[in-house]
Amino acid sequence: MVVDTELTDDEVDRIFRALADATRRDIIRRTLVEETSVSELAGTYDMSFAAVSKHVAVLEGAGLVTKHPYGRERRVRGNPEAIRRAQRLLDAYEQIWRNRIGRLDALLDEPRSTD
Amino acid sequence: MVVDTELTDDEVDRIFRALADATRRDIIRRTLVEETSVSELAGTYDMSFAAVSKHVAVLEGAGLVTKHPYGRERRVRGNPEAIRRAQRLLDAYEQIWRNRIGRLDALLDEPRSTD
DNA sequence: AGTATCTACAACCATTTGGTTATACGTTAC
DNA sequence: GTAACGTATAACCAAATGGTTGTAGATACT
Repeated sequence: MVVDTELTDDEVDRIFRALADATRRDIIRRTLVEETSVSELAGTYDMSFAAVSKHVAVLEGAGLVTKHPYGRERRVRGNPEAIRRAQRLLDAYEQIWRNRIGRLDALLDEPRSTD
Repeated sequence: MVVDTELTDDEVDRIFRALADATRRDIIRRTLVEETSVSELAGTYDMSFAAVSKHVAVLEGAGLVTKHPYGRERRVRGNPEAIRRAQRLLDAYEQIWRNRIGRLDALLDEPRSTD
């Protein structure tokens, strides 16, 4: 079952942009390991709670994390499916490269396993 | 031979940031297929040559493309190695997730192949 | 009820980004 | 030599980003 994640340019923009910040990448790491409240996250970074809250919002907007109310907390959970989606995006470039190699081989009339 | 691409936060920032723009992603695609001069690239986007030149500079700064002088042209070439480096970055998150699963299994005292 | 905690959000600010036009320089063509 | 082409870069501008403080709403604690 190929889900065919047809992502818009805007969605892809958001995913990579969200990944382009060390604090946000750290939040992803931590929340992939275990669900963590926003204030718990904020406690370990050298910036205001509001700043961390914004980072979480950026990650949420990109689908890289989800938030789950738990009492007065909002627990943040890393979304491995979104990570895989990003991986597939990069795989596409890798594939373009491999296809190119295949085409060059064809030009050189030098048959080779194309997998 | 594991090269152990020890990337700094800044370098990782630049890579994902460079990927967070549709025009730049298109330039990567095109230059992975074949080396292309900056003006040739610029000809197909609805923006000035200078804007495209800047996009190429951003990609170059992230290591995603390289430029090669050829007469008065600068030919842009996609760098598949940098793409793979980005893939490895995402793989690391995937791995964190998989490790988590392993740990949960351990908690549940439900042994399973840990690869 | 009253207080402390967790969160969201607005307003603000400095810096960066993504675009523009204009200028300058090296290379090719005539 | 001069004109045309390919490129880089500076100066400029609007919008987005990443931070701040302050305010206010829910929820939990006593």
